[in-house]
Amino acid sequence: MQRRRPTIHEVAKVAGVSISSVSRALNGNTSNAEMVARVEAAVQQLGYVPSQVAQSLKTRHTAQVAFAMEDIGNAAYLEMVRQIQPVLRDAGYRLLLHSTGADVEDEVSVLDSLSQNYVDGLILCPLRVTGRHVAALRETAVPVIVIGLLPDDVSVDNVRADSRVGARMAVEHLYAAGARRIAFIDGPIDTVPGEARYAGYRAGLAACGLPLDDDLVEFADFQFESGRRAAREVLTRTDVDAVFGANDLIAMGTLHALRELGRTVPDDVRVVGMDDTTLAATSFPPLSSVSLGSADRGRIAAKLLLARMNGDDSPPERVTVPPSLTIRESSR
Amino acid sequence: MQRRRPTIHEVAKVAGVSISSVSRALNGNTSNAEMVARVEAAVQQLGYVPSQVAQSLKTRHTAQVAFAMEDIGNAAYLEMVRQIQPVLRDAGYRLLLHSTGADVEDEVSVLDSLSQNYVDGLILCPLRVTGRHVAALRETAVPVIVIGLLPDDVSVDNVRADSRVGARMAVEHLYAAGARRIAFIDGPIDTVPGEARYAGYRAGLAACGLPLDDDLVEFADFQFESGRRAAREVLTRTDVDAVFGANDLIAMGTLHALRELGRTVPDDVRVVGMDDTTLAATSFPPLSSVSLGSADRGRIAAKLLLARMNGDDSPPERVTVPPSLTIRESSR
DNA sequence: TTGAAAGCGGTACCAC
DNA sequence: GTGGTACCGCTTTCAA
Repeated sequence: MQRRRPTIHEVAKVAGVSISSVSRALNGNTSNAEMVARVEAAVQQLGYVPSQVAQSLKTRHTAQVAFAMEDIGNAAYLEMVRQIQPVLRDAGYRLLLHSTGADVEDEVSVLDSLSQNYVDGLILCPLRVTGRHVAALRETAVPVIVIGLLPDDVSVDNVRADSRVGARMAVEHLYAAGARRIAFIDGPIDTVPGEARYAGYRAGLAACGLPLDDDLVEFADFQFESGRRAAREVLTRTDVDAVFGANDLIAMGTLHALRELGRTVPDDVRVVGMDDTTLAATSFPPLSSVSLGSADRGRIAAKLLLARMNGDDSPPERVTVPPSLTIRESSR
Repeated sequence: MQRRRPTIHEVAKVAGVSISSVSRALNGNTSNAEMVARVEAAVQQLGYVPSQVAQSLKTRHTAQVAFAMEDIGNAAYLEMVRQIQPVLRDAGYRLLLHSTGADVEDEVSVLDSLSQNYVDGLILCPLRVTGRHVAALRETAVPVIVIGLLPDDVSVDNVRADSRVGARMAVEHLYAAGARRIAFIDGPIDTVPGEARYAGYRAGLAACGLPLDDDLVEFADFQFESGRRAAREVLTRTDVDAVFGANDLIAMGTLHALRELGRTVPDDVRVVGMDDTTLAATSFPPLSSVSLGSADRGRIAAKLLLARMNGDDSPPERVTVPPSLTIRESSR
C-alpha cells in the first residue's frame, strides 16, 4: 500500500498519446473510439485515478458540500443528514459533516473558512445568529442555505420550522383529548427553540381558554435525565393530567417519571413530545410527538443548495415547513 | 455574496511584496516582523483566505479524513463519530462522513476512489469483506484503518469488537438469571456481525449445557420493525423464557412484541440487547445490553490513523476491544 | 531576506 | 482529431 499514484502523463506515455488526448478520452470529449479504448487500457493497467484536487484547482469546483450543525448526535440533525446525503450524492457531491459543538465562534469560523474552502456549497444550522454570522454570510464565496431562524434582512436562502405552532398543536390536541391541567417541560428558555416552544404553549393554553399556571411549567435542558427530574418535580408539586415535553427526550424522561410515580399513560396522564424522532415510535407506550419536519427541511435545503450551485440566482427563498402531529398511544 | 476570492497575487500587490514573501509570511517562514505585519494587513483588507485546493495540490495533503460506514443513523457508528471527530479535529483534520448504505459495490468504490482522492486517510467499517475489498485495501494511496473483522492475511490496521464473546456473555448472563429457553433474534447471517453473534450465541448455549434449538432462532435485519416481527414469530412458535437481540433495535422490537403478546419483562421473559446505545437506558423497562465498545473503537481507530498519517510505519496493529455487559431491569 | 521560476496534476484553448 | 501549452493558486527551491 501507499504507492505513489500514476498521473495523467504516465497514462499518456503508456497509451502512446498526448495528455490532452487522455484528458479528452476520459471526459468523453472525443469521438475516436479507438483512442478511448487505448486510453482505457492504459488506465486499467496503471490503476490510474484522476486527482480530484488537481481537477478542482482547474475547474474551481470541488464536488463537496458541507453541512454544519451543532451536534451530529442530535436526532433531528441526523434526520436531516439522511435526507441531504442522497440528494447530494445523486448529484455527484460528497457530504462533509461539521459538528460545531454549540460553539458560536466555531460556527463563524466555519463560515469564514470552510465556506471559502474545499466546498461548493454549505448548509448551516446556526444555534443563534449573531452579527458576525450575518457579516460572514454576506461574504461567502459559495452558496449557503441556512436551516433555522434568520433575521429578515439577511438575504440568504432559509428553511425554517415552526416550533411555536407545533407546541400550540400539542396543547390543543391534549385539550381535545380531555386534558385540563397540561404541564410543560421546556428546554432552556434562553435558546431559540426553548423560547418559541414556550410561546406556543402559552398560545395553546389561550386558544383553549386555559389559564397559565406557573406550577405547571418546568425547565430542563433537552436531555432525558433532566427531563425526568423536571417531570417528577411538576408531577409531585401539582395536579396534572397531561404533559407536553419540549422534545422527545424530555417526553421519554416524563414517561419514566410517571412510571416511577405509579401513574399510567395515557389513562392517568397523557404525554406528547416534540421532534418525532425514532425514539417516539419505539418507546413504551409509543409516544405522540409533534414533527417539525426535520426530514423535509433537510431535503428542501439540499435541493435549494443544488439549484444555487447550478447557477440559479433568483431572489433568496424563505421556506417554512409546517409542523405535524403524530398521535400514538401516549395521548390516545 | 459569491464574490471571487482574492488570490495570493493580489495580496502580494497590496502589500507591495512578492508572492513568495506572502507565502512565507503566512506560513511563519520568515523572521521579518514588519513583513508579516504588512502581509497581514493586506490579508485583512482583502479578506484573503488561502485556497486549500491549491495548497493540497502542492503539498499532497488535504487535511481531510473520511469515515465510511453503513449508515450514519446507526447509534453505534454515531458513537464512533463522536469520538473520532474531536481527535482528528484537534490534529487539524476535517472529517468527511460517507454512508455507504450497506451496498458492497458502493463500499468498494469508496475504497477505490475516495481513498485515493481528497483524503489523507480513511477509516472504514465494512459490513462484509469481499475479495474486492481486500484487493482495494492493498492498493490504497493513503493509510486505512478498518474497524471490524478482517481476514488475518490482510495487513491493514484493524480495530475490532468481539461480538462473538459479547453474544456469549449475554447468553451466560441469561442462563445465570434462570433462563433455559433462550431465543436469539439475529441480524442477517451473511453479514460479519450477524455471523459472529450467532456463533457467540451457540458458544454460550454450549457453555451452559443448553441444546441448540432452531425454533429459538430467527433472523431480522438489525431494525426495530423487523426485530419485532421476528420476535413475534419465535414467541408464538415455541416456549421462550429469554430473548437475546443481536442489537438494541431488535431487542426494543422484542420488548414491544412481548407487550403485545401480554408477556411481562423480566418476569415472564428476560431480554438482553447489544451495542448498549442510548436507546437501552431510555427504554421501558431499561434494557440490559452488551456494549461492544463503539466509543473506544472509534477513538482508537482515530489515533491509529493519526499515527499512520504522521508517518508511523510499524507493522499493522490488530486491536480487539473487549465487550462488557450492562445489566438493567429487562433481565434482572 | 527577498523575488523569480519551476512545478503539483489536471483542463482547455490553440494551432496544426 | 491531435498535440503543445498556458494556466488554476499555491509552496519551495535557487540565485541574487
